[in-house]
Amino acid sequence: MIINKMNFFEKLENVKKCPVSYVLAVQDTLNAFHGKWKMPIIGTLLFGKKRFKEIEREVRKITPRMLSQELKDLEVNGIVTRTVYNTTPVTVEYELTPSGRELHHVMESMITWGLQHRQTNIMENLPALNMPKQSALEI
Amino acid sequence: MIINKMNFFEKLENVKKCPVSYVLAVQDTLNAFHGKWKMPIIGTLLFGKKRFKEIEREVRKITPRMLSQELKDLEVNGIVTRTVYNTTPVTVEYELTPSGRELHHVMESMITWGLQHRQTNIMENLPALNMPKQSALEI
DNA sequence: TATATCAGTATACTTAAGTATAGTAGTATA
DNA sequence: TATACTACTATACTTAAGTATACTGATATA
Repeated sequence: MIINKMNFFEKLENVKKCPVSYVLAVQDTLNAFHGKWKMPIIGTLLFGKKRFKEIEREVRKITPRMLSQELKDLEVNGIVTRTVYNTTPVTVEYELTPSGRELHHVMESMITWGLQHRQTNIMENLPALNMPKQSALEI
Repeated sequence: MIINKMNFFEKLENVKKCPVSYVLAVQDTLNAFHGKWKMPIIGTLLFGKKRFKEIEREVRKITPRMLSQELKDLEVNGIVTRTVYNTTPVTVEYELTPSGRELHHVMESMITWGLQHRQTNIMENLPALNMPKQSALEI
């Protein structure tokens, strides 16, 4: 029980001391949004609450089955909320919880890294390989 | 071609403007380290270069097959380097590339979020559920 | 009347990811 | 001589993740 009284900063410091617990912490977080679609879904929702079909249009190539399943998972994990309005036809809005919104730090660090990594790869490896690397992002 | 001359900050700003390209950027990054094991492997390597067996011991439950496969993927993607020393028996060292080391921002934001999220979940949901949530991290 | 929209679900399927178990060669130690 | 270490690989398998396609019922629009 004393162990539960450790505050956030103490826990963070502890985790950073040892590779084994660091890895466990990463795995723990990963459980909440692993797979191909959860991060992209959270990504769009960072722009504001959205309806099912809106998400389906913005997260390209996702099937309604996957979207439905992933939104349920995210709801159970306290990352999104689902609100039904009895309009005709029904409107269902998905929104990030406060905790979900905090994921913008993770997303932005991922995007920043991705762009940087691509840029150095293009500089260093591509002239040799003589072909473009595949990327979902064509900018 | 002009489009390739956009610098990093311009690209980042562009991506942040639109949900669709934001999502594509997230997916692009995700391609480099999706799955169950890549992030944990990168996690241990953030503590310094390591040999195969060391990683195997620190990333618990990973099989040599997965470790071998994931290390190859990470090498191909320019995230780790592999160096063989002809000692007896051979020593093989895996080390993060400069780009790989930059992933510490992603890792730390993930860990920070994970600990925070768990803490609020324990506070808000657990008294109702009356059972502990599962976690790889037992601190 | 025909088609479209909403928010999904149902069923069947494929592919990818991960596991289990055993084994390799070349030492080195007990 | 038997066992252990290194850094893996091979084979076979299971499970999870994701896809494809069609469909629902109520309402709105062309």
